[in-house]
Amino acid sequence: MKETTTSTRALRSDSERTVHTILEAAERVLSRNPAASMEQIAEAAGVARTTVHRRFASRDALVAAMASWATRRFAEAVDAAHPETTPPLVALYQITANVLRVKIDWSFAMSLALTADREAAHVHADIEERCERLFVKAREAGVLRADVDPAWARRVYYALIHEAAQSRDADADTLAARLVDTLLRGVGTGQSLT
Amino acid sequence: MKETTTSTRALRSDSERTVHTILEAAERVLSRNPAASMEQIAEAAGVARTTVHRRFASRDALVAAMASWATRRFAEAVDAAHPETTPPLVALYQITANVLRVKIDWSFAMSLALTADREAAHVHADIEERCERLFVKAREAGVLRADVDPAWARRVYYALIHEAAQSRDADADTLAARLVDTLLRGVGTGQSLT
DNA sequence: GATAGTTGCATCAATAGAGTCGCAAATTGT
DNA sequence: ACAATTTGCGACTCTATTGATGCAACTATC
Repeated sequence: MKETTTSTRALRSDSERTVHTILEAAERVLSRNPAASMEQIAEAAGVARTTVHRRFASRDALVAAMASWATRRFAEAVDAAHPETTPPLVALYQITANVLRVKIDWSFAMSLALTADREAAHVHADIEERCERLFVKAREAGVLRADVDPAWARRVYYALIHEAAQSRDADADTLAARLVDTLLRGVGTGQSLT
Repeated sequence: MKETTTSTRALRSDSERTVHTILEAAERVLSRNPAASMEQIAEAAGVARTTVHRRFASRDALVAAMASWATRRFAEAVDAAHPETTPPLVALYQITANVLRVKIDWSFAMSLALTADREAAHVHADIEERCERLFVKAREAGVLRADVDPAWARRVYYALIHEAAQSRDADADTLAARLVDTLLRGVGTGQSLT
């Protein structure tokens, strides 16, 4: 399966570049209109529709490839923060910044997690679990309030990630700092309803 | 245009009931799969596909009707809280609870705001503006932190509304209480990164 | 029971999109 | 310059979906 000559390697590298161009175009088009046609995706990628069909056997295959690609980047983003060994607050910040970097460019593809195949679903479940462990650690370290439902806290965190990824009014680090600050302290002055 | 006999009134009332049944079914089906066919919607509504086409000239017309319906309910939910005259914190809680009640049942239809017609877009812009005024009032009253970007605060609020509407693990009032508490105080113990 | 309105069903045409194929032209490495 | 590969283009089939229509059956009201 591996290339044996430099020629083959160069050509394969070109192919992969085309594939990546199509994936990026698909992300751009489908994030605006999930029902867009292959024609529109091909046009955005600057290639003919037939070329897209040559690279991806079907529409589903293309979408699956997007999910797979985004999932890989997602897992890398979490791994890079070493959430198991880093202090919880630092890990939270690092993960946030890294994930935002991915999600800003692959928003649609990342929303495919639920629809994705067994492979990708497993990776997502794994990440979910690591996030859960991180939140438990943070709670035990006194970073998170003990009177807040952990599941809700994580949901809030995901919602803020999603929101921050939409508002591209700053770089990932700035967004992450603001996000974590909001997550932990809220936007109020400390008064409570209850 | 108005009915003149009791007979006509009764029949029209039946028609409107059918229309409403279809709208509800469309919400249920399209929230799971935005690309669902008219056939699937009709089946979910328990009517023939032709009946749906009799009530709504086209697919777009059906979707527009959903957007219009949800927009009306949305506006009512905000109005009922009297955000202009009620103290900010109370208004915030009331609006949250009312909007959640609508959004839990009309999640898909409410996401159509951006795609909707001029009419609906105007109503949404109006609500947006009233929300902005409410947040300004809340800030001036010392409820909201002055060092937080107001636009970001509102975005966070919308994100939490969206998230809370997805998690149907409690009634609207409970969700609203938790949401506002999280919005104002966050999920942390008060430590800051900076 | 007569009537007006609504619905279900079968069927039709029109359309858009997915997927396939062959061939000429362009690209790229050697 | 040559060979391998990829691409664009045009044409094609096939299928799903939309939207329209005529007719018989049903329902509620009078």
